[in-house]
Amino acid sequence: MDYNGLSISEATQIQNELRQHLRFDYPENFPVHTIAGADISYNRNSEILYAAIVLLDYPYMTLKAYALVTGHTTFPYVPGYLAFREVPTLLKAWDLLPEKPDVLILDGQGILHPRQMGIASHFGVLTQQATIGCGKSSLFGKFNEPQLSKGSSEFIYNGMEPIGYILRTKDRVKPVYISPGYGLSLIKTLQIMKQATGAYRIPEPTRIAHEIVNDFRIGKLKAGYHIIQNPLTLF
DNA sequence: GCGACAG
DNA sequence: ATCTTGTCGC
Repeated sequence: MDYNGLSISEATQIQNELRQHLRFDYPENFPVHTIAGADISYNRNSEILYAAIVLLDYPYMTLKAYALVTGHTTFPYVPGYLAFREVPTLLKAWDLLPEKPDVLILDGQGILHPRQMGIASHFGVLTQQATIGCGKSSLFGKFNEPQLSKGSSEFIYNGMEPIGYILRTKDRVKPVYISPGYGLSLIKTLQIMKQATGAYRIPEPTRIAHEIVNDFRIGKLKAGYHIIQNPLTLF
C-alpha cells in the first residue's frame, strides 16, 4: 500500500472521505495497559523512510518491545498531507507487532488539522486503532499561551469548538500540541498524554521511538520485531 | 492578495 | 525530517 503518485487534490478527496469515519466514542473507562509511540526518520534527499513503533507498558512507561522497518515514498512533505508520506511505512511496522497497544501516539497532529485528518486520525481510521496526535509545533487552530509550569494546558479551538490542547510538558520549555486522532475523547487524550510525559519535553512514547528509529537509520539496530529482555524503567 | 504552514 | 557548535539560562 502506498500513496506514491497521488496529486494533492486527490489526497484532499481521500481525506474528505476518511473523515466521515472518524469517531471518538470509545468507552470512558477504556482500559490502557500498553501504549506505543511511532516515528519516522530519513536521510536528506532520500526516498527511503525508516519507521519505528515502540511498545511501552502504561502507566509505568517501561520499554517492552519495538518494530523496525524501512519503506519507500515519492510523496513530498506538504503541510496538511504528512500522512500520505509516512502512514504506508508506519503500517508496515504496525503489521509486525504480534500484539497491538491500547493506544498509539503519532508524531504530528490528530484532528488539529484543516480537515480534521492529521496523521494520527488518518492512521486511526485505517486501522480502527485508538490514536493520539502529539506535534512539536502548531499546524492549525487558535489558542492562548499556557502557564510556564509543567502540566499547564489551554484548549486549541477551531472557531468555537475545542479540538485539542497546547500542553506544557516541562517547566519553561516550548509546549507540544495534543489532539485526539481516533477513538478517544478530548479529555481522555489529555489525561493519557500527561501520564505519558516524563522528565523531557517530548512525551516518552514519541521520545523513545525517535531515539530508536535514529539508531536504526544509522545501522546500530536492525529491521524486525525486537523484545526487550531487561526492561528499563524510564521514570 | 497575504501570511501560515505537522514532519 | 536532517545537518551542526557554541551558547544562554534554569
